[in-house]
Amino acid sequence: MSSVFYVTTPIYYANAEPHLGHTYTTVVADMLVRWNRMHGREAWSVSGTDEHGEKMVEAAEKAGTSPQAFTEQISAVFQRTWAELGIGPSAFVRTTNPKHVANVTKLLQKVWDEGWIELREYEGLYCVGCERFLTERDMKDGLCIDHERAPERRRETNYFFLMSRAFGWLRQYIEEHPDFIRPERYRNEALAMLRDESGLGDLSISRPKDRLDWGVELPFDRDHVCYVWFDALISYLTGAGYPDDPAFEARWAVAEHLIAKDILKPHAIFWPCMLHALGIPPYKHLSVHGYWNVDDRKISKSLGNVIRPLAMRDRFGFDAFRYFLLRDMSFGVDSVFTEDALVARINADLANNLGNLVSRTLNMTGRFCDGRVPEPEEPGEAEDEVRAAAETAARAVDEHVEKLEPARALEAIMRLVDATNRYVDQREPWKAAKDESRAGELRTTLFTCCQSLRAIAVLLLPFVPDSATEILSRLGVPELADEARLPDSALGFELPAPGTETRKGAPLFPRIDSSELSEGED
RNA sequence: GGCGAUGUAGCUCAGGGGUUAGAGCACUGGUUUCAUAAGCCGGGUGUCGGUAGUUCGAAUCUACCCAUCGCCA
Repeated sequence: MSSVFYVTTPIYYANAEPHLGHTYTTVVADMLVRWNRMHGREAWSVSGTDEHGEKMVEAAEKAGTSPQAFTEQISAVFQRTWAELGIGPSAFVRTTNPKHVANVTKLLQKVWDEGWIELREYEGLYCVGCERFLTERDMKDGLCIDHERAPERRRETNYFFLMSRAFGWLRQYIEEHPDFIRPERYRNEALAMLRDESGLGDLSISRPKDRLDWGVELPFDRDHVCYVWFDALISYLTGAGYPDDPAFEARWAVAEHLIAKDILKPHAIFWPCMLHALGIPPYKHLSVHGYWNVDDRKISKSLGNVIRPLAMRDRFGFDAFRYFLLRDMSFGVDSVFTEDALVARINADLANNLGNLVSRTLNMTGRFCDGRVPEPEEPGEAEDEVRAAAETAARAVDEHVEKLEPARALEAIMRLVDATNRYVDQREPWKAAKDESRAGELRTTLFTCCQSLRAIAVLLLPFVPDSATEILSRLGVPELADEARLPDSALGFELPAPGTETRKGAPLFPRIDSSELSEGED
């Protein structure tokens, strides 16, 4: 397997502040980066903001400011948010960034030179109110839905990227690479888009400047700017270091794009066709997740039910929040976000099972063994079982992350937590502590608990990094937070070594009383 | 209108031609006290969306229908 890993989130459209959907994708990317680093790979991640286009001009106007000032501000909010949550990408690409604009200009020229772009007259129904051409969906009874006025027939010249030429190639590529687009449902959708009868044709990639001047100027026609996807998608190249970073090629060869299902078409169709035209190999994977629905409706700002990541962190702690996101969404399928589900998940998994295991283990180590990891005797059957459970969990985590099933990976870790809790009950160390003749057994039990807890913390590092780091620190092996490797550091019950000083600490994940919560609101 | 996905316990979901259909949560009985009123042991529940068919046998395959969602028109 490659020693390099490269993952991207979408280049988020900078017309509103980060919400739940952005946060989810960014958290998954962060989890993958951490997991890959724990496999000894050099991991690189890219996120960014898409700042051009008509809608941005509109949003800026509404906010009473210029597109430059508006996008600058929103982009800064995105960057600050990820930084504050500790999930910042290795590189953050703004589509207005000069280096990126240079890449777009150069690549547009290249595609033009090689005959993939053509000037066409476009005729359609134009709404003066919307300042754009309408599609059937925008109209009702021949009138613009928003402005209730009849659109006028207008002609305009647009440059078209002749992507339909590459459809045959792309169809074959998708068929020959079953995990190019995953999960399978989205691969099927992409193939459906490529069927002749779908009517998908070439892509308009420009707007005349007299209608829109907020964009990258076409190098071969100064009167037009590049429109939407073309310049945004190239961010994935810019972010990976294109063209002059020596690491670019190695990164690009393993590029993993994470997106939500709403932008499947640009990523599954436009982007591979663009890369094909540029003579750049396709990305490795496109991984598509579903929507988080809030109150059974798609999250959107206009609905006013926006979940803000920083607010969630303040109320529940960011690790608890990201645990919920990773645990409760089956990657690829829509999920429902409710506060009840969040609280239930935190209490059941993190407080009652994991947090309580941490408390009882470290408390008993403190009370019965002077706060040091005890010297064990020969392991018996019960100890072997715990150890086997850790091995099973370690293997399952890798398998599931590899297949991009974080929920199952976490499920596997919780099974190890359960097994360890059962082991404690079975061995009854609190009784052994009162019986001099069982001193050896007591030491073995608490040693084993500490070992298992270390394995659990190591496995949790990519998912809940701060909490896992805290557990390792309390176990007296803080260095593992940076040095741990998967799966090895979760195996071989040898750390923390006997004699290592442990620290009990406060409850890791306090139980949340949901009745108090609802009172505290509004 | 076309294509596709989904529909399994109160909730979230797993499974997938073959004995009495699974997990977690929630609920509940017991137990324990090391622990965050946590843990552990036990318990009930389902016409597996509907109808028809293929089959010795279907929740699992096929057709149609219904509902929800997505893409396309």
